[in-house]
Amino acid sequence: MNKVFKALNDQTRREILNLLKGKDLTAGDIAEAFQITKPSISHHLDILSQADLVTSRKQGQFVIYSLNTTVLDDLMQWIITLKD
Amino acid sequence: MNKVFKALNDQTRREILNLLKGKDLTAGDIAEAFQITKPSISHHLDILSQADLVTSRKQGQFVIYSLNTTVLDDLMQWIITLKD
DNA sequence: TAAGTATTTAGACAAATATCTAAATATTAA
DNA sequence: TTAATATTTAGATATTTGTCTAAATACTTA
Repeated sequence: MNKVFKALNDQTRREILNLLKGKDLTAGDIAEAFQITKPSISHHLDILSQADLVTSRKQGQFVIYSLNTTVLDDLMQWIITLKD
Repeated sequence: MNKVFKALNDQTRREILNLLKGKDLTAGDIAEAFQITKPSISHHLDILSQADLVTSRKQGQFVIYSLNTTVLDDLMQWIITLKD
């Protein structure tokens, strides 16, 4: 869970997750949605991957990223446990 | 939400929230549960307060902290929105 | 194979952060 | 009012983090 909270503690990374809601995107597509450089986005994607919040697969020269909602379920459970 | 994610991005602060589950505690009580100094705990409590994850009231020379679950509901909603 | 496109890795740097000690503030009790 | 207890504030420091540029890697196509 540590890596999940760390990954979520950044506005850009949270926006990346929102971008991936419903549709998968290449690293390049994601990078174009922001003003920061591609290496920076790549780094953010790495942190999201480490937290297992996104998964990636290589398709030719592209890397396609997807949202992984499994970890979000874990996070929900963490909150519920804290609440009661 | 930024302050919420920031506040949750620390193991000690997450443990403080767990300690406050069900029962209110003074700053001193909370500090005793950890190996770090009282000023450090005080700082963590400040960050949790800023995120509105805890509330505090003064009772004599003590400051009593409580968990505020309202923000946790907001966080749940954020996750749900991301999921569908 | 050489050139072009997509992405990541490496290294540097400024800003943010968690921690500490020392001091200040607030409250209670002698 | 003085002493003791509870908590916070201030200031310092080492570590982490987000960003950048330059270079490396991977794949496609001419």
